[in-house]
Amino acid sequence: MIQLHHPDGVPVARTTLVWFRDDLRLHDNPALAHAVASSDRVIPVYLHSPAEAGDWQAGAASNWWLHHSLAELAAALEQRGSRLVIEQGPSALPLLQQLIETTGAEAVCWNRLYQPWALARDDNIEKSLQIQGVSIDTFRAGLLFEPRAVCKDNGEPYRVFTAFWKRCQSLGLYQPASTAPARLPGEPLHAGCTLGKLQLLPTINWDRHFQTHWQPGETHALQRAETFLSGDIEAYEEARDRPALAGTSCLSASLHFGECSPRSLVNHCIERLDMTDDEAGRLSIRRFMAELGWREFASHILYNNPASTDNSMNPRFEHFPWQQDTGHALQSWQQGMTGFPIIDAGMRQLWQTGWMHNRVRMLVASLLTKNLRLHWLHGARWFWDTLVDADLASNSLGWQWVAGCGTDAAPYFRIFNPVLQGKKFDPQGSYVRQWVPELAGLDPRIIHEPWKAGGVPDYPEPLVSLKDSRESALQAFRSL
DNA sequence: TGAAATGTTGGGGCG
DNA sequence: ACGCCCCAACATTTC
Repeated sequence: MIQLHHPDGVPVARTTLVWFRDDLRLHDNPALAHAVASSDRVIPVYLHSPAEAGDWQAGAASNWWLHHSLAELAAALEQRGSRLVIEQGPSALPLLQQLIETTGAEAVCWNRLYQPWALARDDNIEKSLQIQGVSIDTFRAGLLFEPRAVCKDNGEPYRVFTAFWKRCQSLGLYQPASTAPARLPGEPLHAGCTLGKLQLLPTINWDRHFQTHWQPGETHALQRAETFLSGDIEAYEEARDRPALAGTSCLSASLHFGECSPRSLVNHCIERLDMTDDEAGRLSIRRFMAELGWREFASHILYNNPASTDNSMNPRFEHFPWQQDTGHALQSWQQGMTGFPIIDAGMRQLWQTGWMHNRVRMLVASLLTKNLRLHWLHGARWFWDTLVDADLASNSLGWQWVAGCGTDAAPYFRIFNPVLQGKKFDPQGSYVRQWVPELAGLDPRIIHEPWKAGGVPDYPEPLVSLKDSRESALQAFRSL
């Protein structure tokens, strides 16, 4: 084989494999851009080896999204004269080695992942391939900053969000983003299996409502981002806590799968900030940027505390008297039959659409971990399987935050009252009405406490007394 | 990115 | 006119 050489004698990689993972986009994809710029032939691949994630394999809802996102990525690559090669197996390394052998690829590049299992795996793959003489280049696409790159002056990782985000801002949020390549060079490789073979779609007809609420894929992610960033974002501060409104960006799943780039989003925000005089609008834009900051913070925390997916970060919680018998209470919570309207609305929205409004996520998590006093892992596991945007870092942080056992967490005495929260953030009861049809006929003044209406057919009485369960939770927390 | 208990104030009814 | 009670409305504290 002919080797091209730089003047300085370094061989030029002629065939490069671009390994797609949680970066299912063509724009601002540095691994892809690098491959296109440095190779004569670029072969995009997706390797399905779910077992490598161990206890935290992607759940069913997440896989639904992945299926459709991959389909769209494959179509977009076809339009650029290429073809996505899909392979599956118990682990990624042999699949890569096989592809390297078939194609004679001299280089592999990818965008980095940061979950503990992925860090270990990718490190091993990089070393193994380098020993074989394959050139490896990795890039940052999923985060604004490397989780290890943000630290205090003394080198310690952050534990408090506000300080962390302040540091991020001082490091510079605006970072150049690249556009999608017009064409991938070289002949497409006709190998691998079909998307259908991965069996990512549920076997039961559970996802039928998903497609009426979501359109996975880069195209729609960019449209959604554009719609949000050029319009509604200025109302974000007011609207984001109202579950009945479309006040949030709804970009969480797209961000998780990398259909849109946090760099592009934050750059748009900064540009929009420069054009906005209205103080409320500016506050809204900053608030949205801070939400992207929480996403960074979650990865930072997980990177520095790899056990936090399964263990409470605060060691005192090892002795917390969680309710052991989960049976009826957990099931009622999962099914949206707790008797608390806004809780049940959220849990049913989750089941039917694979997504739940963030304010309501906090409420259902507070009810589960405090009023029902069930271990936060029960909730984290359920969310993991049912959320289309399930993300290991954000999920672990969120649950530990609500349960009060994480860093910078809500204090133990902060227990949400679903009735008051309902009245405050869903004053008309529209959200409840949409997801809990049994309650649709109730007056807004009592829709958040239907027991005051003398009960509603087919709708359960409250699972617990808010007053008593609150007292009992405070008692348990004080015991720590 | 709370809620409930407790404390304070001030207006109105009433003896 | 005055003191007293009641109780919103709001502020502070405690969990």
